[in-house]
Amino acid sequence: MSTLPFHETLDLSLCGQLGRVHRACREAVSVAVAPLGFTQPRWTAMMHIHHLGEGCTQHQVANSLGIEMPSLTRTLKQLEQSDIIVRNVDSQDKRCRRIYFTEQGLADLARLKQRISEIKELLYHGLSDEQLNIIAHGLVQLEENALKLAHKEVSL
Amino acid sequence: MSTLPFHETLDLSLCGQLGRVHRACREAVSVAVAPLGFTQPRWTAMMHIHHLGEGCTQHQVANSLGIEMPSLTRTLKQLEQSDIIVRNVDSQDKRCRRIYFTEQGLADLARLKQRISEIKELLYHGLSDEQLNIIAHGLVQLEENALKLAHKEVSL
DNA sequence: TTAAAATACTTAGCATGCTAACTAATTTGA
DNA sequence: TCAAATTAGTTAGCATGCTAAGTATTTTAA
Repeated sequence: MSTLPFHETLDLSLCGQLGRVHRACREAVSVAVAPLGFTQPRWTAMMHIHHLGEGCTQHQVANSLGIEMPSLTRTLKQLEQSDIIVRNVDSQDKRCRRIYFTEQGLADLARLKQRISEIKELLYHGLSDEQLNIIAHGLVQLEENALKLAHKEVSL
Repeated sequence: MSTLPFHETLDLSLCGQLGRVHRACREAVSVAVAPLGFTQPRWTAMMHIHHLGEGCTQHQVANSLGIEMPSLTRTLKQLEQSDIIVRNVDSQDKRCRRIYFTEQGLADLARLKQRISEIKELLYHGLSDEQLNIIAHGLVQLEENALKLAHKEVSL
């Protein structure tokens, strides 16, 4: 990495910098959970399904992840093929598919949560809670500004 | 956006959050420079070539951008086809191709720089220099941690 | 009440990152 | 000095985001 530190290239490459950090973090977690057979889109989907609670709809998961439906469809299909989740058509509203973990999926989820809590320590090493908080809020602000600029209004 | 703010989902979705902000920023800048006909990989490449100075090699640009050569090759080919740059084989070392802007490219670059300085204001609106600095350093730290975790050593 | 709009999801295909494996040119070192 | 290693760049093809456009179902409203 001969790249300049962020603050010196802020003008030049904010987009690229964010992309780099994103790819690095994704790669780090992917390596950590690879023994369990999960890629980043899969494990994040699993965590968000867990967070929303079983029986959530695909739409809810996409919203929670902040990605579009077609991106999610692909990932959920893979999770279903791997026997991690099932997607049952809702009997009330036949447009919706409600998501549940399989027995296998629940076991994998437990191991996943364990693994993630371990690497979180390492990923945030050297960053204080206060720093993390400032970064958190800063990124939210940045995202809002960007969405406004792109003429995509922010509800909320 | 019904997604939760960053600090509430830190445990869950750091990777996804960074990806979201990255995509939002990219989209914002892309919209802003679209009238000039540039996509994010193209305009960032142009800015880094400018920063490194004409006559730089592709390798240098890839390093500066923090992306791999094949990703850059595609983008530079597009810029060459659009008559923005030329890539001349170095007479000393025939493996290298040295990059120069065309007359057209220099004109586009000038307009690009103008446009970017305008939207930078809007993108960073509401963020103090100190906040930006903390974010900058935090992201560098995060990237280092992540690269270490992924067993890719940081040569700095 | 039923035609139009909205909603949940899918499919197809693009954009831009990546790795693996290749060519060609240069450098190294036995 | 010349075979092996390194370096710059390319090509092919994967991963994961996206939009556009389609289907099926539900809701709305004239």
